[in-house]
Amino acid sequence: MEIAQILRKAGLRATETRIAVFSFLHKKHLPLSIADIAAALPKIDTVTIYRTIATGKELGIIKEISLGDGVLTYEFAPDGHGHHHVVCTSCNKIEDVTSCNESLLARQALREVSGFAAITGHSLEFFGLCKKCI
Amino acid sequence: MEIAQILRKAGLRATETRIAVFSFLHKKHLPLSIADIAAALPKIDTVTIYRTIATGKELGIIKEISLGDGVLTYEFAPDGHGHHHVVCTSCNKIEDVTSCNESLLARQALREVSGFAAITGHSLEFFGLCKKCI
DNA sequence: CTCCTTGCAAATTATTTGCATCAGT
DNA sequence: ACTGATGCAAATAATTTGCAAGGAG
Repeated sequence: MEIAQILRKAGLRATETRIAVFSFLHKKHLPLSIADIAAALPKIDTVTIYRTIATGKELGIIKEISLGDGVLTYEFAPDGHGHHHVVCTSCNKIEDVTSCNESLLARQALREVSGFAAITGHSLEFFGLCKKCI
Repeated sequence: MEIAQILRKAGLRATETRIAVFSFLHKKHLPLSIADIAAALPKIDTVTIYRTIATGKELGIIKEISLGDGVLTYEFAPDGHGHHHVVCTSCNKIEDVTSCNESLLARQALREVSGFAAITGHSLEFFGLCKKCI
């Protein structure tokens, strides 16, 4: 679905700023920090980036991820279907991992816990060493 | 291995403070934020908690995790073998998930990326709704 | 006894809030 | 035209840094 449509469907305005932030993350296809986004979109106030990311999380189109280096990062992930990543623990290089048996993992997890009724999404990140750093 | 031994092996001192922080997280068996830890261990200065967590990350016994609610949390996880969690997106209730085909997942991921030589750990968190919140 | 660790104070950086103005519907 | 969204300024909170004193080896 179009970003603008998602926003309007939720009763929010499809502003230029929101579209810019969300489509930037969509295009980048990587988890980025608030500072990264603010640096890449200097015309948009940092405060607005914070608010826009919060909105995206509430809408369920932005996923918050830790890649282990002390900062929260955000990626565009409509329907909770984010992809996953491999991060080099030495140089921070990132590559995408797309295969991941979503439903199998979710079913397995659901079988193990007693207090949960449904699993709606998950976050899976790998850490390792890239070929240059080994 | 004993926490004290891990520290000494790395050439660091096995101080009362470090043991207290690490064994607290070990006992809790949950990812906790800096603020959580500081509140639970009021005798230890918050600055020291920051430094101790940083040390634990470098030693590879503390894993940094985002549970999606805007704060970084830390769990005790020697050898990168953390367990995983299901988090209720409505009430933040957390349950552990222990089963997870570590080596299979890692092998699958490694097959998909071209630039990586090894995968040393991963982070897997599930999001869903607990029975009370559904 | 030596030198790493800690606590305290202070600096810096990150995040949130209030409000007037701007822009989407 | 109405009302939500944005930018700016300012307040608050989080994190880092410097240094003197304490404690592990």
